[in-house]
Amino acid sequence: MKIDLPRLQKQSGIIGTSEKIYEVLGMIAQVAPVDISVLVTGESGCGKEIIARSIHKHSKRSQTPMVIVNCGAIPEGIIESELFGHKKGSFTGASDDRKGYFEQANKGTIFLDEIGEAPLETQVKLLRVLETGEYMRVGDSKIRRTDVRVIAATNKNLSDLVKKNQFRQDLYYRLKTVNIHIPALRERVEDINPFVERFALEFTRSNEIRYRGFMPDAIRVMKQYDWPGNVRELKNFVEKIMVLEKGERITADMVNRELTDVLNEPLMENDRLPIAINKTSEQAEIDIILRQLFSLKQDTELIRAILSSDNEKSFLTVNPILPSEDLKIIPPLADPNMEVTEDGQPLIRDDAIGEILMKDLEKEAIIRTLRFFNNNRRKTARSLGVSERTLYRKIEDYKLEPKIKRS
Amino acid sequence: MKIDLPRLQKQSGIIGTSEKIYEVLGMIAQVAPVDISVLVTGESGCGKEIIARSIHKHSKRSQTPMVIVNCGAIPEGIIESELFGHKKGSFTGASDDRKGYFEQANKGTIFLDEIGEAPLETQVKLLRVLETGEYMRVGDSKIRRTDVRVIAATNKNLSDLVKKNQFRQDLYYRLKTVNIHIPALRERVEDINPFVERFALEFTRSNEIRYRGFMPDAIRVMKQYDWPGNVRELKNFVEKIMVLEKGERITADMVNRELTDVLNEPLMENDRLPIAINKTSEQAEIDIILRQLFSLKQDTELIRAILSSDNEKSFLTVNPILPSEDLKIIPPLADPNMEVTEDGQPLIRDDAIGEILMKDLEKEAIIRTLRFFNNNRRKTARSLGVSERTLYRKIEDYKLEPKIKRS
DNA sequence: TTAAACTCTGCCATAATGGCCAATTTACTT
DNA sequence: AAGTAAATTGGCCATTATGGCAGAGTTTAA
Repeated sequence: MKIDLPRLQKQSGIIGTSEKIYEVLGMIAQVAPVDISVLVTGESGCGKEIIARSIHKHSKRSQTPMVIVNCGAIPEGIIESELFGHKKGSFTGASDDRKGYFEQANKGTIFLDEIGEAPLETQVKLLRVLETGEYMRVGDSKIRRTDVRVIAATNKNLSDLVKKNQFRQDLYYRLKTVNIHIPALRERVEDINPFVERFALEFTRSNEIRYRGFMPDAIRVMKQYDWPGNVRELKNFVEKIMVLEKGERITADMVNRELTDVLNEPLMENDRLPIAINKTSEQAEIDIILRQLFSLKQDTELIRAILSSDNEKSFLTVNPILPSEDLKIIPPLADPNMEVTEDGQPLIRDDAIGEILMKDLEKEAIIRTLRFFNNNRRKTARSLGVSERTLYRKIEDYKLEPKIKRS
Repeated sequence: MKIDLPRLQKQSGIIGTSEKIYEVLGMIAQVAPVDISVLVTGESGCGKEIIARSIHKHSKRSQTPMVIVNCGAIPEGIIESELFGHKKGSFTGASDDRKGYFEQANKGTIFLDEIGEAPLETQVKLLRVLETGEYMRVGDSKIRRTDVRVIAATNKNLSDLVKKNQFRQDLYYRLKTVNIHIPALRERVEDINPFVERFALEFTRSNEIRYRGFMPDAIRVMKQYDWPGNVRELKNFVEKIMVLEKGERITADMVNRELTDVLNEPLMENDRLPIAINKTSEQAEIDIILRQLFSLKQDTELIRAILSSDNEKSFLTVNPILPSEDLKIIPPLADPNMEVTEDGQPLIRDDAIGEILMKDLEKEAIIRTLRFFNNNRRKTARSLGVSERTLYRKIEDYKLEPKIKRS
């Protein structure tokens, strides 16, 4: 299978014209079709996930799920349960065990981001599933198999971690069978031009901001900056400067001013750390615990309400377990109808706006939701909020049947 | 029972023609049919598990379970629970205690990989079960019995550990009643040929990779390499070089280049060092809490399911323990047949599928297309393929006016 | 300044939706 | 293998939504 690099670049959303990024694209083209583990390295903010998605997309597994796991965000105590699932306890009547991510990704791809954060005990198990596809759910001794392609990523130097006994050498060798290293932005400054154009254009499309371009000397200044946060930092910077300079043409002075502000801010140590919160790992875990306790309390109170009353089904007044400012509760939004466009994450691709008919959206939503539900018409109708009867009609009217592959 | 060595080799998947590997095969043939403990030693990546499986397969217990336990992967706090089971606590409704691996392996074989990692307290209990078959579940005083053959493995020098008081001498002597030592790959370089052929062939079978063989001088270079990761490392190397060299005939230059990359990373002794798993008591407590939380979560889900099947009430929300942004499951890609845009990209964000109403899509499409056209209703209607009249109505019906900022 | 484009809403004929139902098939459990 | 729940499918009818049209008024751009 021969992959056309410009097409791959376009489909992946990987921006850049530098030699280094072309090397990365070449590597992707080479390894994507082959079932082999890939280790993606590069500084924070370089786009490791984009690379992983691109590999999956051009792999033989592109029609199967991809599961993305951030190992650095999962507390040690439950990471193995999450990855491998666990055996249901001895609760009477328990009919289902819990599937882990490796099971959910069967036949597909699993992306293990921040793999350097995985606990050592977990690394042993990862090695095994990598080599043989075998794993066991926590608390179970039955050997299960999964057929998963593993792409791992880290912004750390794993061989350093190996030296410090923080990462297993055997797993390291296994993961780095193929290594794709993403160059830092400062190593490919010529890519700043297309990035800036892209970010600016996207920003204007979704906001009331005019874009009149950057002066060439402004771009030059930006090319001399270090960009420790890489592409992510550049994106934030472009958006910020567009807002602050109110749609004017961006000059070198403006850029200097804003970058000076950046440089005058003390670089926080945690900018370089994989944990992007100002809390210890334990504190973060405690937060999770409290949040979940709160959620459980809600559930149990609702269950009690069901059991104790027949007709009053309004939601109960919830008493927080702990009044704590560290416990972030997202309050219900005032108008659920506005939720979709208010949470900051659009549903529709930016560059589709102004190009597509409502009909097209509708068709795609139907097809893909049907696939999502394994062609279950009832579930699809419910999910989309249309009547089942209508769904049947639309499938017929739009002649969608051939596009919905039966599972 | 006389065992035919070539047959045993074929059935076991043990590769090699060297004298040393024939010795290992001979040992297996000798001890497999006898109910006696075996200690398998050898460097990491040598294939200790394959040996253990082979022993089980040719033993009298081959028709009974084999339980594989990696002692290095189980946290100290729960290893005894895992191995010996525990008496179920005060959980209401729990009808069964928890079986450990020794109980599950009754009448069969238990493979204790990385036995050198077992805590000293656990070693005492292992010794007892090895000698008498007796054990007790954690929290219970009832003596139970199991009839299990134990095969243990380690990549460590256990006698060194004994000297350092990190391994019990009595257990050591018990385990090494019979010792099968697997030679490192560098001690049997003549086996590299069949390994390479085998790995290459397997790899071509499952991937679109041509295999044109290795040049003899390439094999010679490989035979001079140390292979600290042993067979496992060789396998990875073969696969990698086949991918990177694109199905060409592999030359010594190619091999040198790839091995140079490996050699430039300092060889570490960490395979030989104890893996430090130091947890604070607080961390252990958090682990326990998280596990119990997990269990509670499952219980409430079950209760909810029971109630739902009775009452069709689905207003409970089940929150994953982890923030959802740490786990992404990407549905399979959209059908390439659906060429909505010129590059075949779906219009709707993947993770929106199955989550949103058609209404939501509609609303967002209207809002964002209106913005795109600077609030021009006529152009928006035309673009979306709906009548202008309808657009006005939808803006009113959905109360979208405040969301459409006038320019 | 002026013509074209756009905004906005009432009205009416037609199209689409949702609810309901029943026969049939499929999926799941024991 | 049997039983049962869930899902599929499409007819029918009342209700709701859409599109076309028109006209009065406003805004835009040349």
